[in-house]
Amino acid sequence: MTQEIRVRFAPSPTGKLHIGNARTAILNWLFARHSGGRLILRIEDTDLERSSKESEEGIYRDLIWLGIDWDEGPDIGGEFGPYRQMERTDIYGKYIDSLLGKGHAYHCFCTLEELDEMREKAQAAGKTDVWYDGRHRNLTAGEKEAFIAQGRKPVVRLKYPDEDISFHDIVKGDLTFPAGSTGDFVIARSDGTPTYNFVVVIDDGLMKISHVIRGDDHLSNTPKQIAVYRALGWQAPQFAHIPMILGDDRTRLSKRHGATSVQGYCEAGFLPAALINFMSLLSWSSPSGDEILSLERLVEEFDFSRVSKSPAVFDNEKLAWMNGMYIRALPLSRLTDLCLPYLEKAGYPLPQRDKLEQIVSLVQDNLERLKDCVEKLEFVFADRVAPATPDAVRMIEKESTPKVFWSFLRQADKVEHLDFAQFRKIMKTVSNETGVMGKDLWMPVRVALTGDIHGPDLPKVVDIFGKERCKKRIESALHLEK
RNA sequence: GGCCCCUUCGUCUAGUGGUUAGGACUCAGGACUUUCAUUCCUGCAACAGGGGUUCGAGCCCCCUAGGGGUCACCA
Repeated sequence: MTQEIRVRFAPSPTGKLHIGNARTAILNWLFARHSGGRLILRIEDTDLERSSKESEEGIYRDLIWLGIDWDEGPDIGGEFGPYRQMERTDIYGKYIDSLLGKGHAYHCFCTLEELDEMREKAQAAGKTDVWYDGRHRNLTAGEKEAFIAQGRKPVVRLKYPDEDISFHDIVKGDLTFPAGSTGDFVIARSDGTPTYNFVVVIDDGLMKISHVIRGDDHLSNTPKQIAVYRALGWQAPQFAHIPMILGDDRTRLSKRHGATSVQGYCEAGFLPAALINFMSLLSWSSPSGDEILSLERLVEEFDFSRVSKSPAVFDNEKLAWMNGMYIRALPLSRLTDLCLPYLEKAGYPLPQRDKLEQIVSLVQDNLERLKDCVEKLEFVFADRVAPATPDAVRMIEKESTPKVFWSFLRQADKVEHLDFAQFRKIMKTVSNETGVMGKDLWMPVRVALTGDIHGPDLPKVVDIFGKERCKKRIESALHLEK
């Protein structure tokens, strides 16, 4: 019997989509697409305080940007909706009542103060795991009424079984959580709203999720959820707990580690394909050993048997390298499209399209992030440039530099257009005329034209600038010299 | 602290009892080039420690250490 493969990504709309969550989404997506299953997007918005519509929309936007699509979700509906938890409250209520009726759950009237006291007492006694003593497990009708009369509002607790709970995790293997390490936990708050460990089971169960793929920070929640499945009489899905992504300091990646939102990476000019490629290589590897992998290959090759059990540090340097590889592989027109918004935002006066593409081509093999094009191309759009570094100043101040410049200007005047080929010819003539060659010849010209001793191929730059602009910059450099 | 998970170069990883422990990023050096970058080549660099099992352990078992996670009327 082959069960339909259904996986889900279930973020809370409480902020920007985090890179760690995105990784979970990616693995779910890869698994779904690889196995011909379906990906369900579910919005876990039961935290009224922190949830927002903007966050929800941001999640859609970021997933779409990454290239992750889903088959069922709040925005597109589906057979097992609704897909927003706040729209499912009556469903949860029904199952709470059912569990209560069957005696798998019970009302607990303890106050927060009583709970604190209980916790302290347990701790003092050296009992640091289960502290709730189950005192309201078997209340009589009379006792209940007395509490209600006091105005106390009960929570609902699940009767956690007094037995080991074992399950097989697809990535971690066989796991056992010993009896006594978990107590009766709350499945519905005193205001009647259900808690996470309960709704996640109801939703996954009702939505017929076959594989729960999530971060291994959920590992210790799993026995609680299995207890709910059992109380309900439902079969639990398969679990695949993927290792966390860590920051440089080897703690779980979070806001503390800088820009960790998908949006942040988007804005910095990382390409979605590079990001997906890089993140799928965190705790997974291709059997081929290759690292630059297209989306198609990723989908084709992804398999949990090659997912490692240990956490991975997010290496921004390697991501940058990989992004550079993707940028270099882009057709020039596409790269130009992608750089355009950054250049516009910088306020640069942009030329015609073909010219712009030529300009972008100057830095194609030099970019790690799209946003870097702003800085690297500044000299092209600036009115004038000045030597940017001490080394650059030194080249301009070389004794031989003025005669190189003067010679260059004379030669430039002899030609109609200063293009790639003409420039090379002129430089040769300048060299012959002045006796200056090599770095002493090229560097001053480079600095005069671009302001720096490093940069794109000079003939290409000259080709873009044209004769008048080159002359102007050389002349300006001469003034600056004396 | 209890419980759970994890442990191969600085980082990401390959490896499933016999390998000079391989690749990638970073770094260093070299080639190409008028510079930088790209590209190519070379190099540095790892099996956490200790016990077993075995003719033989990175791979199997145990212990220790270290790291991470989780213990809410958050998700």
